Amino acid sequence: MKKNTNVDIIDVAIKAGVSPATVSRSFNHPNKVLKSTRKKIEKAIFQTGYIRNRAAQAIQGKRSGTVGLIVPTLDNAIFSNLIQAFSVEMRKHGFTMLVATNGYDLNDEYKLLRSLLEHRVEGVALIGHDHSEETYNLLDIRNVPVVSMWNYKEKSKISCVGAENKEAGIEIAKHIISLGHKKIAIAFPNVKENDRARDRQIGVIEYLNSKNICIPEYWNIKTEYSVNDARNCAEELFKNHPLPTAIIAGNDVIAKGIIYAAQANGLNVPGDISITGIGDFSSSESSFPSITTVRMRPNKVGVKAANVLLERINGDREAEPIRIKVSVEVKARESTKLITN
Amino acid sequence: MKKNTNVDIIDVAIKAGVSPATVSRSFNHPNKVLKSTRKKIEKAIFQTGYIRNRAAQAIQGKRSGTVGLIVPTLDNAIFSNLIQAFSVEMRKHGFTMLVATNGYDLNDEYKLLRSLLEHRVEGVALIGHDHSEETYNLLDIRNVPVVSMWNYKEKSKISCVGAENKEAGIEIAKHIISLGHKKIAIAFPNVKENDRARDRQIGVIEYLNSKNICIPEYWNIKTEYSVNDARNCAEELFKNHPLPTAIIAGNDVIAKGIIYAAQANGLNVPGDISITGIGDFSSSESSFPSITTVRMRPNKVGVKAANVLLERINGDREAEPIRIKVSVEVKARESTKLITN
DNA sequence: AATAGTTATGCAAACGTTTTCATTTCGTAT
DNA sequence: ATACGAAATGAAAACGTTTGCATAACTATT
Repeated sequence: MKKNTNVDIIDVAIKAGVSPATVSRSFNHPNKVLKSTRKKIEKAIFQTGYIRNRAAQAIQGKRSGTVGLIVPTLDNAIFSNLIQAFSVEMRKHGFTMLVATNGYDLNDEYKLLRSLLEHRVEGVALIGHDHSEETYNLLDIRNVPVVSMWNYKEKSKISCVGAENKEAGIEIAKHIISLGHKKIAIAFPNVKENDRARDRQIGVIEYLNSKNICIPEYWNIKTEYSVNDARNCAEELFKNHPLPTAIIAGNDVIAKGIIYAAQANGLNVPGDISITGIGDFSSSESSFPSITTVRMRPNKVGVKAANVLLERINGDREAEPIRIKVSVEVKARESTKLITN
Repeated sequence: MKKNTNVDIIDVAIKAGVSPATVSRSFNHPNKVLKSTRKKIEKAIFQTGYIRNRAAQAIQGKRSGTVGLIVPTLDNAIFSNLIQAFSVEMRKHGFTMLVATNGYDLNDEYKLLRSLLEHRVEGVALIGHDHSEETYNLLDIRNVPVVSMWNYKEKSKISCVGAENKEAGIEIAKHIISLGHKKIAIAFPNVKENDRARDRQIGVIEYLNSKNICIPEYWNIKTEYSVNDARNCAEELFKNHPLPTAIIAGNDVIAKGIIYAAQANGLNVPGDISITGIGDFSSSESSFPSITTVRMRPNKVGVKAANVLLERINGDREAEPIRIKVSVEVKARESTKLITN
């Protein structure tokens, strides 16, 4: 019943019999205040129900205690591991995360960035390297600590932590070749607005070409980023075109759709056809059959990205971008097998 | 190269040839300032690269432009749809979302709530109704607009939007009964710390009992909330106990694990055994076989919860809790079939 | 043309902290 | 006991806005 919305640092100071300055110090430089004084203050805080006002702290131009995260979407399993890891790590260091979703719209991303900056976030994390010129500009002008998560890029303008998607493509192609496959199809989403998919595809194609394998147009499946669309596109291939012995999908979601399509068409995976994904989402290991894929270690990326961001926040803001490559690993599972004939 | 971290409202005012008060008003009460003046101000904002400081705004005790969301975990597909819908709706109304994860730890939740309140969020959204006494207390004392998402509860202390889990349990049990099943097993996670699972289970059991069906202990599978554990637990049942004709799982994740177990044991789903989930996660529709489940309409819940919260933020804070029940619907898919013998 | 009523703007006092600088208190070496 | 440096505390100015009140500039009314 007692509504205490307005107790401030002065009330606490009075109750504790000290000055507001001392109360403030007990929060921000606890070692600068006598232990016995601290005890009195803590008691006063408890008695008054005081909750400090970060806005008033942030206004000093110092710490706001927040970092911003802009992510294409939340309702997609893809980024969930990454975000979770990043979030937990940031909180460990006392930061709260402001999250905004841009729905893969780069214009929107710029607006969201502005909004985050209004809240004076101390740093910003983005996904990938496809950002508008305006976005990069604003980050530069305001000199905001920033990190790009998900994929590594040698010449990135900003710090980044992630796997090299081209490497992922090469590794999975290498794996398929090592299993003896020659009749290989690929299935990728639209790679125009998506640098991750693009690099993976480049890795796959370059490696296959280096082994003198070309992909005919009817084995180049173009699908949306959804299980259902992948399923439909793959069924179309199964019904109207020669059968490859392996299909390399741009990610696990698409791989899953293709597996469903194969099963629905009476094809055994991997008996009749091998199928691979990239990304290793949590469901891929427990699928039936489990999916051979390339692991991107999202947890590692999330944690490392958090630490890179922390370093920029606490350290030298003029320094060169930090770029950390997180290696990928092929997880061979049940959805692929050696060609025997 | 020009680093303009420090341009403030006064710089803008000078550039525009007006007073800071007018600039402020042009943000917060645009209709109170002459259109021609507004134009001048907008130009000055653009030229100086000004970004307003929300902290300085929030310190007035007025709007902070943020709402808090505390969610058990992000890397679980379950809440993703819900959060996404909530987030998008809040942003439409100009709010940015502060997100924190509690890892299902109610103690942690209290600390996170305090942290969000330090940032003076204007409202808070929580998941479910299992919260500590301290949490409820704090919400009450500080008189924070709050909404609980995910499940409906008739006598909830706080406003809530969601499906009634008991109803979900009843509906799926009704469905299984209507298909003629009598030998029925259930598979639920630990329901102690999880009111959602508990209510679903109660619904299932009460309905089955009302039809004179009892669940023997060996058909009462207790599993963790994971595909793999569910798979293991189900395999244990298949190997050591009589086979039921149907298994009602507490959620789709568990159902999926059970389906894998059945397939691995040579059982046809639904030919030999019908399996149901609850929750309808995005992957359930495109599974093979697709999973019969109960739809909780997370998008609807997210949007409605956002609106309830907005109403509390803008309206009467002393009013009675608003409670909105979002109906559930059984989605009959491939994983269940009529008993014929 | 004078007056009342609007409307647009400016002035200056908040808002709740943090921090610099000055002061007091304390412990210790003489 | 005295003086000195270190440690703890306090006083007050600053941070960047918003807003109530006062004023100035219009409009409309007579």
